Amino acid sequence: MSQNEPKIPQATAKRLPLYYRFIQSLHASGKQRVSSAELSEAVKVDSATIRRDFSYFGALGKKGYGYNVQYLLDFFRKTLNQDEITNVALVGVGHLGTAFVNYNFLKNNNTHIVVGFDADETKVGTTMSGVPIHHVDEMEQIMKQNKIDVAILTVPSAIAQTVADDLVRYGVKGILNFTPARLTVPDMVRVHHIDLSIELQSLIYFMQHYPTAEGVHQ
Amino acid sequence: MSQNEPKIPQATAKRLPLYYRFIQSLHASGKQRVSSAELSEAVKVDSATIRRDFSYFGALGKKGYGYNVQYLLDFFRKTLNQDEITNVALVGVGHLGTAFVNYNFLKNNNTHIVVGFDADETKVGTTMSGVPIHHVDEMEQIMKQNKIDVAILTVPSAIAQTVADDLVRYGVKGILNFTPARLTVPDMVRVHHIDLSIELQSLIYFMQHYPTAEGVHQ
DNA sequence: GTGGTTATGTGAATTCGTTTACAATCAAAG
DNA sequence: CTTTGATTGTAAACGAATTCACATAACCAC
Repeated sequence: MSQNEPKIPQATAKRLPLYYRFIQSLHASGKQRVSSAELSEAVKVDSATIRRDFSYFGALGKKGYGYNVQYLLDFFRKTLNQDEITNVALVGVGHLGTAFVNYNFLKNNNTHIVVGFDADETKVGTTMSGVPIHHVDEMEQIMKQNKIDVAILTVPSAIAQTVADDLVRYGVKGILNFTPARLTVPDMVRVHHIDLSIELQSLIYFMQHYPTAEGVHQ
Repeated sequence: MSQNEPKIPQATAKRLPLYYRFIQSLHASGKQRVSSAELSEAVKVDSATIRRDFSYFGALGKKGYGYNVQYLLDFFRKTLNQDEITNVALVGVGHLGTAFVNYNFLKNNNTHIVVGFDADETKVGTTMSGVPIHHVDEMEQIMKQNKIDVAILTVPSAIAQTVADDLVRYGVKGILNFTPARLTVPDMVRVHHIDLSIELQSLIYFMQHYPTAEGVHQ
């Protein structure tokens, strides 16, 4: 896939979905144009940072005018590949996993949880919010057959590495890891960690040590 | 609270809970000493970064030897305030909120969800995993009475800002925000965003544009 | 048209974070 | 006690990200 664009800084890349979402809502509300200052107010990112981010993609705006909402929307949809739907597997249908299949935030985007896996026989064979739950033993076959290359990992941390190894073997290229385990994977595989208890602890640390806050983290 | 320590870089501060958790497990397994290289392997952070991180707190190790596990453990417990328990409120007991009260990752640490709030009358009055669910109308009284200053926000994004305003009024100083809303709060209040659909989208973007990965994100 | 106003795009400065590389130091072994 | 080997702590180099600040260009009102 599109590999010949100039490399975008990672910090910028992480903000793109944020921009995209707000531009969608601008568009829905019928707004025609928007300035970096308005965007900044809404997404809480410095306006110069927004202009710089956009500038990596060329001149998206017009001086003295701002950005055309429709144009931005089209541009970001293309850039974020919003026309193709990305199928995602959910591995581990515990409390957290259950929340994800039920939660509709995944339907807003181009991502869709199409299958869940669990070892618990009472869950296997059921569907949750229309998502069929299969036994982990069927993972290889189903993942390969459907060419699923993104997985959300919400299994007990003790087996996280083993399951991740399996996923990699079945062709997964991206893992959103909610377990505390720090996974070891080949370079070709991208892992993003979301470690909820660390987020909470770190919030508390910052509260206690940086009383007048500023910035930090999406 | 401790305000006179040298300021720790934010990137370092975010890694502290990660270090702490691994040191706990080292201690539990009876290990006496550990080197920055071993830590590096386990938490997937460059060993020089670990040494630098530790060095902000003074000389915690010994040259040619490494770090004493017990000493590190005591040090981090103190630094991360693990002796006091921090009470946390959960606002919004939907799918995601439910996962959090049930999930035990909060019991590992010094943090404890002590109360949930929701507007849904069928939930109000129940307890989930021992956590009582109250009506949002009681929020002011309960938050103030128990001096709760951290909240996990898992409400519909349309009302997120309003609820956040309430929380701030009731004395909350830290919010872990799982809604897509970018909250506006006074400087004194710290907000960390965890935006699940953005994390997923951004993972996919990275997969498509940075095939041989490297680094990024906790 | 013309002039005034606005807001972009970006070079330069700055800040923040990571990594290299090594002198200093300690433990352990003989 | 001395030597060897290991590992820290940090200065300096590097790299990434943010922010400043302003020349430039486009819009808009008249």
